[in-house]
Amino acid sequence: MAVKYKEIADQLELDIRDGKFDRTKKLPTEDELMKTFEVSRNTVRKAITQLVNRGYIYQVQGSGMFLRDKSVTDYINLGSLRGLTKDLTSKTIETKILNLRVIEADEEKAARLRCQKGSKLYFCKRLREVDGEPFSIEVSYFNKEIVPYLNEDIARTSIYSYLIDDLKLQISFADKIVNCEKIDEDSAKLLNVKPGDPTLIIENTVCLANGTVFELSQSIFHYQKAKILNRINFK
Amino acid sequence: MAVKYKEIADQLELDIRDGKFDRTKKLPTEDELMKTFEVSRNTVRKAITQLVNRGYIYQVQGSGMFLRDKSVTDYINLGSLRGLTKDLTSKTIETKILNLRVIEADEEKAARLRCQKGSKLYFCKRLREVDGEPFSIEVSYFNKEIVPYLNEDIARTSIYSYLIDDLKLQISFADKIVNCEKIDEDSAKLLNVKPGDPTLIIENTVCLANGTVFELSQSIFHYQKAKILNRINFK
DNA sequence: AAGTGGTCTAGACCACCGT
DNA sequence: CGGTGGTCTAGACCACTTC
Repeated sequence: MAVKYKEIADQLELDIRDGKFDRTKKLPTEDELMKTFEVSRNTVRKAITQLVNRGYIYQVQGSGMFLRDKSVTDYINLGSLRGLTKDLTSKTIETKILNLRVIEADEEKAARLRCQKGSKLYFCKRLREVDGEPFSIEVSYFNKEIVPYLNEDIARTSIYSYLIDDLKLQISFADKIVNCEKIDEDSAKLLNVKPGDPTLIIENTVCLANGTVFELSQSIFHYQKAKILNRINFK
Repeated sequence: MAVKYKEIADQLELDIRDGKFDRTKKLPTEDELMKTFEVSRNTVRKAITQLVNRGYIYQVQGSGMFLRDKSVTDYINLGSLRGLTKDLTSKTIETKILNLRVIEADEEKAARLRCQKGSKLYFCKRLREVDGEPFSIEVSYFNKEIVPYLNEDIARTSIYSYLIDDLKLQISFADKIVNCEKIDEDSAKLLNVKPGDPTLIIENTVCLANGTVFELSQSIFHYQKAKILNRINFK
């Protein structure tokens, strides 16, 4: 990491998740944190801002920094990219690869991925099962220029861990579009619902730190099993 | 406003929306902004952070600050509290009050609003129409301790403008839960869809700067007309 | 009045991008 | 290499809460 404010934020996140501040529902003051971590006030405040943005705490001028109510687990977190494995911690998750191959970008994909028509893309279709029952179908397209290699092993465990930890990609921002439709026949079969039942859909366009689009994805969720949580801050 | 970094952020937001940087898709450098606004670098950077969080720009170290692709209009913005009127700018929006009265909190509402059972609440049920067609049903509960007065006029135009501009409430953070269900018969009639059709649902718990919960709401959307957009950043 | 967070400044040095 | 953003420090003053 090597960046102080992130290290401090990560440490405090662990402490919060450990319940270290549950008794008081309050964090140490900025002054105390400055002493504990031996950094300047600005650095403490930058760390704190991370925790606010991650949805853990809120600040009250003149009073202190307080824990937000714990979010119920088992919600899909729209504000993170950590994936199902990290969101649904109390569940067992299995992934089945339905399809994984290299394709060429058609006009529509090329436009959305901002690459040339005919560029090589990884196409990956997966079925995610939670506690042994079908939960979602995820279809992803990766620009092969940026993700030069992918295999079933990686796709079965965690593509994102591979991208971040192994390929060292710096994921920076994303557009997520959520809506809801009647499910088609094929997807219904896979998710074990009736054709025409509702389905929750998230479309995702993900960019690297330099602004390049590197992934498009569409996730189709079982409407009775999936709930999305989004924690937001204004200021 | 009286706060420099917010004023700068607001000014730059206007400039961006005006297309002032469309030619280059790039913002002035931090140095230039420091000179333009006559503030320190930290203040410029704080303003910039606002624009990043609002989803307008991304920063590339060593290179500059760039515009993100314009988000399609007519999406519901999950990351703002500005309400339909501000999200669907190209549409005409009408609001019909289905019900507005003071009720007493039952056990469940009291728990969720963190108030006493029996506390007075404003209950408000509205039908929102976009371009003359039913779009959503919004049911809200406001703690009357915090929102002491509400009438049909206010509920028909914008409750949030009233809360922020008139009551000077400082809204600080919110939990939003999104899911999708089969619509019930009553709602189906109002939204002009068939019972059992899909419907997109957002449940919202909104808190003030001091941490108090002051609103619960549930919005039920027409599944073919509503799309939610969420722009997120990692760093 | 004391405690605590919010804003702002000035300056230093580092890391990355492009030429 | 120069230009540009990223991190960090030290210190001042303000605004709000709590007692």
